[in-house]
Amino acid sequence: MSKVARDYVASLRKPDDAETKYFGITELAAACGTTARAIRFYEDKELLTPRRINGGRAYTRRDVVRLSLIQRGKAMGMSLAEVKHILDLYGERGQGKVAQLEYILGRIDESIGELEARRDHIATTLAELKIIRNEMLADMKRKRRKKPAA
Amino acid sequence: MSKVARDYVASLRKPDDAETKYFGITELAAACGTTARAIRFYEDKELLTPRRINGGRAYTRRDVVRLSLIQRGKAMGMSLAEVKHILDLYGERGQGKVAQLEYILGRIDESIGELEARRDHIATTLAELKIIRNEMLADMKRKRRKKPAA
DNA sequence: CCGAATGTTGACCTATACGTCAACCTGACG
DNA sequence: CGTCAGGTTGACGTATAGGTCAACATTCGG
Repeated sequence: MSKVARDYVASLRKPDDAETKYFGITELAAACGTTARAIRFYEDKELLTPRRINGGRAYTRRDVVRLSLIQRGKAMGMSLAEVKHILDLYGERGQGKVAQLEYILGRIDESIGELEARRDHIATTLAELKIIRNEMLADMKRKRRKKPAA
Repeated sequence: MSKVARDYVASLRKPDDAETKYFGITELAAACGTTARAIRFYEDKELLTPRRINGGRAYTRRDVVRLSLIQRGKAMGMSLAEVKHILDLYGERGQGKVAQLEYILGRIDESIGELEARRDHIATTLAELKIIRNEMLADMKRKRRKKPAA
């Protein structure tokens, strides 16, 4: 498992205590290379749910990794709704009854299926582009042989 | 190379002749499982440029595969602008001077890089989800052993 | 106590990717 | 000749993913 996801899953097991360091929205934005506006937007869509201290949002390391997972999802071409799905899958595990676990398992299998389809599409297109690339390289060699100083 | 892309690249070599069968926007939409509105929208964004017959749009097999490529791009999480990029790469090859070929080659390499990054993100997330899946299956087995009739 | 920093909500603006609807044209059929 | 399927453009509406700006609260340093 990647560091970010491992950290996140681990952080779910230990609740926040007095030792927990909280930080503001600007710091979180800087840490993850995004903007405060985007972070508030994600909260609006329930992808992040920080505590409130004096009316201000208070984030922890948990939120850093969660936000990183959001960004990875976006890099995969997922919508925020899809990312929320995946995050819920990370979060809900471990504490359910068997029926709940079976439901979540079904959703995980769905997500896996969709991601595999997406991955296969990408693999196909990548292979095609690489073939085109090689054909072009061959063309260029041929042309350069024909008129080397043109 | 996939059938759809192979067909498209092949179709680029032979121009439309009198034998070419044209068909309307509704047929194209049905053939590709999309809507006429979407197809007109793609034309607006210059992803499709059908001939006009009596004011109406006339499509060929070339457009069918091109539209299929558009849909595959979307399934990969690409924007229409990105898809247009890829389609241009399919289309522009073979007829350029060396300098043009080098430019196009650069763009192909960019696209390949982006797609590889996206593929790697997906691979990582897939691996994580599969681990979670297996942990959950193990949990469920354990719970069922503890209270089999609950 | 004042101001700068940091934060808040709310409202409005933007681009993308279409759906929906209106009003119109146009060729084929009876 | 009417009309009906099939097509056209244009205008407006919708959801997503934010950016931008205004107006206001809070807290810290001097």
